[in-house]
Amino acid sequence: MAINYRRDHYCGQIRANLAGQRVHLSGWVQRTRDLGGVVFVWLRDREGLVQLVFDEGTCGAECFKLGASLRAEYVVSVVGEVRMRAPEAVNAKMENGDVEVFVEEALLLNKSDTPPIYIDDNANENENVRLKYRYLDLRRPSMQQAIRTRSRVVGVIRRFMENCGFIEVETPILTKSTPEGARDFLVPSRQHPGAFYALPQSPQIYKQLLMLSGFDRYFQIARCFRDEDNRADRQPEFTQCDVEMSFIEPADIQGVIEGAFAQVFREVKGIELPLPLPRMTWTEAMENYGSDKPDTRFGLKLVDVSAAAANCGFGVFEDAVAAGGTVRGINAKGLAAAMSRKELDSLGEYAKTYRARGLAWVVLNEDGTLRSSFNRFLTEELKSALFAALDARPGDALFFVADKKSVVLQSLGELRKEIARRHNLIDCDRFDLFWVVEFPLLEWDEEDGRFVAMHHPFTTVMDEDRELMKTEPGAVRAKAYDLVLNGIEMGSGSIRIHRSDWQEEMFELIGLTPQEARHRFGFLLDAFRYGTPPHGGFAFGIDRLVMMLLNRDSLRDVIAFPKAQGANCLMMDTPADVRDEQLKDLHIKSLAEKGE
RNA sequence: GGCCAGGUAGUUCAGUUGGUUAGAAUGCCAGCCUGUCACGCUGGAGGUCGAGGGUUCGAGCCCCUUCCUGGUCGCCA
Repeated sequence: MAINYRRDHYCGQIRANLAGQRVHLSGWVQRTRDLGGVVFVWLRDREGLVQLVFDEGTCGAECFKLGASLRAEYVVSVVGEVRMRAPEAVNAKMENGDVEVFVEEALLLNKSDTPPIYIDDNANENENVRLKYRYLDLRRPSMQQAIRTRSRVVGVIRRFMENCGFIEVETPILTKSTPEGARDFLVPSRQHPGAFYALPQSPQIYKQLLMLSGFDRYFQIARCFRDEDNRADRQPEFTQCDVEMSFIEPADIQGVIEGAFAQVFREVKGIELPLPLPRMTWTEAMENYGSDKPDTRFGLKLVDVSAAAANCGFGVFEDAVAAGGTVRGINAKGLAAAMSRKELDSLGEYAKTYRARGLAWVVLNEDGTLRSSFNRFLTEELKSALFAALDARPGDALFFVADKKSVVLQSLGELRKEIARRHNLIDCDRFDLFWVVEFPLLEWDEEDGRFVAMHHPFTTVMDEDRELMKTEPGAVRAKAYDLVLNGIEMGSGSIRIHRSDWQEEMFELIGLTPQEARHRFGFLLDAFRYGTPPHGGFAFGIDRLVMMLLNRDSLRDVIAFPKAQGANCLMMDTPADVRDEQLKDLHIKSLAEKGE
């Protein structure tokens, strides 16, 4: 009698409570153990494994032969009886290792070539092999978990936002290139020779226009694109939850966003976040942690020792202060014994990757003796000043960088993270989620010799700093805020400019000529003239949030079909050539025509 | 664009000072095996040492070029 493949249970659901019942399962063969007279097969589906038993006395000769012929990743459907295993045959390592299914009928649905990777979380294949065979890699339980968690996270967010009265609106993927910010992916137009669409870096302008249109509360699970180099935590296309609200101050949107995060942590991790989340000013973050996205799960705070370093006799320190720079230090408490010469040198090399010219160090051995990279210059006076500033005790190791402020903050900020990683100072079970607020409106671009918008050019200033716009633009703070989780930027937002005169003032400050501004954003400036409400918003990365929730190191682990470092897809081999006719349609000369 | 690490069997890796026929484990194939669970036992097949060039009597190993992968700096409003 032939069976079909329409199962009535998932393999992973087979438990002792089903003992004695007849079940119909369909799935993939995980592993077979052929003992000659009996064949054991692990069958897998998305809910897990179960052991099948092919016994000739139960299933008959033909079915037994089929069982013996099964190989890894064959697709098979079976009908059988769930039975309790004998006590000595229980597999304690298996969630349902106390039961098994005695096969009565079996149907081979499909064979499989020998898979290039073994479907198991303990398997250790190179990532490029995994990415090439992504459809197999996704069969691994941890990948299934990641993709399903992602689906849950998005579901929680959608429900939460809808309950808060937000309206989801889809905005175009084919849009317009923007002059500031990341490089755009461009799409050539067939109907308009020489003109290009751009894929959106974010739906920024659309969502502002939706506020103008009176939707009041908008959100979107939005795909965004940036043509920049990848990192473990950066992909060329990614998904963000994009939000915008009208008639609000920063606290209003922050309240919504942290509510959404709290709901996600509650439902997905069973963790209650303390609301409202802590706030830290941008200045505090930079001064204490050397970063606008500090990891606060450990100490090692930066301390300004410029006062002690000026005129101390150590040229490196003196010169930095004299040149308008700074000297800062961190105290690696209790790590003196761990600081071998090799470790110290390697930390110095690490600091240099962040453009620090060198790393000065003082190690206070437990026995009261000292080791230092600048022993010769370490006068009693300098010593006591530095030790007091850093609260140094025997057993501590002190590190200093002297340079211009931006270099000192970045290199020491990265060094404190590296020391924490190397010496296990990070509590991996902790989720430090908080707001960084009061970002500067502008930052000085050395290369172009002009101010650029730190967040984006639609960001409004803090009311109390508006007067500074004319006199000291570099000191103006914006109504801009980031959400930071364990040292990773989860998202950022701001209150926008809603008056065209303020917007024009902003464009002028960042050196965008009225003509250029009109060319790029003319429609926006026009729109602003028709009654724009005060509004603001936020956007946070879904991929990064899921990565953090699952404690994964790479975005590739939480994206079903990610791109490799070169923004290429190893599975489909994208980007790829197109036919010459396609290029012709798009008014693009083929490489062959150009003689290359 | 820069720096670092890597590329050897389907997979994960080893490969000494440049020296015979490039190895191991696992997987795969065949045979045996009725309670295995990373089953076991016996046997077997499986290699463009990323690619190209050079040095050498001789190159997996040394040199040059190049491609690919990862990490990272720049970059990422």
